Amino acid sequence: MKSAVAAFLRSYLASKKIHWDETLVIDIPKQKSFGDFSVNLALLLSKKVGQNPRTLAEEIKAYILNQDKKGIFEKVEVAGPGFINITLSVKKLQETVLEILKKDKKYGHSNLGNKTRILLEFVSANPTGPLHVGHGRWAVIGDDIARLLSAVGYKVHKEFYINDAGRQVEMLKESVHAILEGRDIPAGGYKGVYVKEIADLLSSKQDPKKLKARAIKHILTQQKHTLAALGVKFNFWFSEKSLHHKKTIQKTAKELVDKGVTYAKEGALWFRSTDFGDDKDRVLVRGSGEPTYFLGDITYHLNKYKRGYPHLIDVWGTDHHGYVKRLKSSMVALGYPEGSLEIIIGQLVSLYRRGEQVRMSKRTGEMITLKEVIEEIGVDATRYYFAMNDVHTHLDFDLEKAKEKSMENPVYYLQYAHARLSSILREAKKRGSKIKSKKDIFILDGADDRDLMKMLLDYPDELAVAASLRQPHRLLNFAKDLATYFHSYYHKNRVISDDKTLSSARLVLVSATRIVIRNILDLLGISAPDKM
RNA sequence: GUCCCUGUAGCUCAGACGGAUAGAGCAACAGAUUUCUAAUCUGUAGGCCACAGGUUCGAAUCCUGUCAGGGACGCCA
Repeated sequence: MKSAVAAFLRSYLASKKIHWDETLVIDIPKQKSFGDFSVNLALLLSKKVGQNPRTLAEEIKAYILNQDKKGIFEKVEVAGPGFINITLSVKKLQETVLEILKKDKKYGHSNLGNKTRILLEFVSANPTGPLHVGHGRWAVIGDDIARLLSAVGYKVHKEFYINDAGRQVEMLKESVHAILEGRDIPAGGYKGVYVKEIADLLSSKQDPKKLKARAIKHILTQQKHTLAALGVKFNFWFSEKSLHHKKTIQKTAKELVDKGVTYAKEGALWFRSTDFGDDKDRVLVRGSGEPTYFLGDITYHLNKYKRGYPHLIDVWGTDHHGYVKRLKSSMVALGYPEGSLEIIIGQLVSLYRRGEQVRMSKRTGEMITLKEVIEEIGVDATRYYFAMNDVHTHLDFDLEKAKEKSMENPVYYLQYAHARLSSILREAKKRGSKIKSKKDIFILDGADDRDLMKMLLDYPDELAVAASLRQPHRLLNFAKDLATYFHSYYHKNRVISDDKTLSSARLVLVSATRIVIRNILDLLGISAPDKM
């Protein structure tokens, strides 16, 4: 709906031949008396045009009212220093309810993305141990972002990069090998119980050459299971080793050399990343002739572009933030547009139980795995908890609270709203109360009806914003608000009554509300129960 | 020392693009159920938006500095 309002403003600007590059800000005011949408264009324009903002606002108001042939707006008012407050007509809101029933599962979707292909890489944990809670956050956030972007018209593919080539997996092999031969695990090796399990599993298979591959495969399989249990499915699993295999890494080094952004020093090949704003230059090929992880990663990202994705998104933990600049620099150096590689840095997760922090230590092997968390609190609460906060904030994840069925755990609040909506429809059927005609919605014009309908109308805008900012938590907040509006409506208005037309009208509204809540839960991979 | 994130009610957090009286849940207190699910609703109370400057018609939001918490600064991955 915001874009419809924006269209009126653009048309106004065009009619006055005013050039306006900045985005048009259309707000949903906090205060209800200010209407459904608020526009500050007159305030911004007054500087440029040199006119009193209120006079300008009056002019815009007159223009909008004159152009509104379909009766979308009920009221357009000039207020305060020069805001234009817009109130939608009830008719527009009622029509939106019908639109929801018609579009059903597709309601809220749009084509903002214009089918642009995006490769979204996330989790990409080392295949050296089970996934932990931190990975859980990236898994849920990454998956949600993919779902949001798909819903607004991008063609998104999800990828997991398997670091199966470096020193880490070598250490894994050494560790397993040591156990099999009854030796102590070497310094820097992996000591968790899972290493012992792998050793037990592989003890009968004697071929030591295949030990590493088998250990990796085993861990990877478990990681895949855990992610699948969370409802996270990747389109591609990309092996780092496959890059080394094909010698493409050397080709990348040559490309960089050809671009003139490298130099040799102390036997190593360096990338002059300081030319691109990095704080120091970075080694691409070591003195030993071995490529660095960095060069491998450049190759990998190059590979992504070459597979036909003009836009790349990576989701990383904050412990990798120092790496952002150099990777982006390398892509710019190779001629890819700035901004076409987007890296989302998320803060880490601390695990709590009843307010006490649960320490995670790989060294002692004492840790709670993601799998255990999912088993303990369930998929819905896990997905909700990991998605409920902005990824830029540290997340304190309290296992006990996540299990509670209270408002400390809002996932139930949302699901309860859906169950209640379902229950009303079920009960109506049982009592023979039904929707006579969808057009009965046109008799609903009370303040409560209006408020609820307005929330439903806002959903597509909220989804679009959440997707473009890559912030799934915004959608959860919206869903919570919508649920509040509905719960409140429910207490004030009886849906099923002797008044057949009124019942019919309210059943239409209930159906539409249920569709929107269900769509949001579906989108975020949380189940929408009919009964609780 | 340099860089990144965070600092909003007692607690957990929303407040994209600067806007009109800063919001929600939990906890506290007071209420609501013969009626479609009380895992719900209604109300009261609770704030120097870390601190200090600056930018402007207007700042929780932008800029600078300070303080506090977390993280990163390898020819590791």
